[in-house]
Amino acid sequence: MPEQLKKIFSTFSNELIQDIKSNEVIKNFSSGEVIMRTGQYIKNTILVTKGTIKVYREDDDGGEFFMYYLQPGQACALSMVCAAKNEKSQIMAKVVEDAEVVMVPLSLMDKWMMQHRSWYEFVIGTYRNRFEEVLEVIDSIAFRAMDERLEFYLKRQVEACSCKELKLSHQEIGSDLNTSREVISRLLKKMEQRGLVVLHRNQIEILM
Amino acid sequence: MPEQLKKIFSTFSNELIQDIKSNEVIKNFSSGEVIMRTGQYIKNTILVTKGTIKVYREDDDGGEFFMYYLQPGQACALSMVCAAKNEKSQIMAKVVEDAEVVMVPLSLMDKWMMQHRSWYEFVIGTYRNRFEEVLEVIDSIAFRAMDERLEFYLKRQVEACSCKELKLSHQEIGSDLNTSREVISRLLKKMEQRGLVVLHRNQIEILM
DNA sequence: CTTCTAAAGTGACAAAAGTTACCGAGCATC
DNA sequence: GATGCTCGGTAACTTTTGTCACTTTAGAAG
Repeated sequence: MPEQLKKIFSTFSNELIQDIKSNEVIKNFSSGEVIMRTGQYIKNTILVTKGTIKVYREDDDGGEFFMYYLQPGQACALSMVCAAKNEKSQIMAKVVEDAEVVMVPLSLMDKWMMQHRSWYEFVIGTYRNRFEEVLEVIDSIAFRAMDERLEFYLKRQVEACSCKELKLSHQEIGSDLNTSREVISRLLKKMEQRGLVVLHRNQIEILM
Repeated sequence: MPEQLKKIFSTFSNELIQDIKSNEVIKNFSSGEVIMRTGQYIKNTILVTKGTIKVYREDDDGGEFFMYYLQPGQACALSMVCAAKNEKSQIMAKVVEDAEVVMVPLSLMDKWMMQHRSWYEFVIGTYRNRFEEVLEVIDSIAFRAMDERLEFYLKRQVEACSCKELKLSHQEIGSDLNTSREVISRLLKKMEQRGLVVLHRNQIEILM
């Protein structure tokens, strides 16, 4: 575990790693578990060391809109920004691949900003990256029609799992994009005809 | 000017105000001017002291999607997050009401984070507020149809100008929401029939 | 008062997306 | 092999949104 942390968060200074290790609480979650719910109070910053977590924005009627993935070496930007104030989570996070996370109390997170240059840079970098990712999501829904949004979505999935065989049902894609399964089936069929994908049961092979 | 700064940014410590004053470059912009373009390198953090600035996300085909307003006492979150790295702007900012801004070099912005607690809290607060505002924008486009998006948009305009008579053309609203003038006219007419607004030329009276 | 222009109203149609309903294919379990 | 279940395909239809074409109107400028 000690060397692992240093490997996954390679920019962290040794002192920071030490500080993390002497305070860390490690938690394991299995696929399907919800790590954080909308409206729940945030008490910790979450550093991902293993697995994959999907972050959603929820609406009042049970809709779940996919925003981005959290993977090893990354942290939840929103949980970092809620320091001090007793803030509620604006998002929902669900594990899709068995995950291990380090929970850092918000009080420490604040203190480290002043003490560890590498922590400060990590936090600022996390903000920037998430903000930019969210802006791209806005692009896709504000400017693009569903066919292009689907392509954008599939590309992000390929990046996230670093493989071209996506294990996703049409239903799940529809839910992530807040549309219906039928619409997704229709558009995927068209993409297959254009030679961009090959469709299997519970799996989509990406040829792009 | 000195007391004004303290009044507008009331949480800033006196030392921070002094530091700002000894380094500040004040710029004035008139309505219609573009302060920051997409792709332009960011060299300063922008603190707004007067006026109103509209922040947009642009697409490749000239579309301009309205994201949020910057007003006195606020700062551009993105310009803060680009410190150190020579980052390009991901957004476009246009003045809609003659504005005065304080330009703070990014190098100082970084240094002050360690030196001034009140600056640190202001920056973190700015991140949080912008991130949450952007999440609400995502809600509106991801989950809502155009009629609800229009209502959400109008409410934000009312908040921004603190008045119920909005000086906006249907064309401008359509452009901000990335749809056409006709669609906005149609929806506004329906809202008028429901008694939510009264329509005038170049002005919309909000009764909600 | 006339003329001009930008803004807004409107009808008709096209395209995209959402909905309903039903069928069939693959796969696990008994 | 029969049963049941989830997943995916598809046709038919509705609703929403986008587009085109044209008219009307308010207000500015002459």
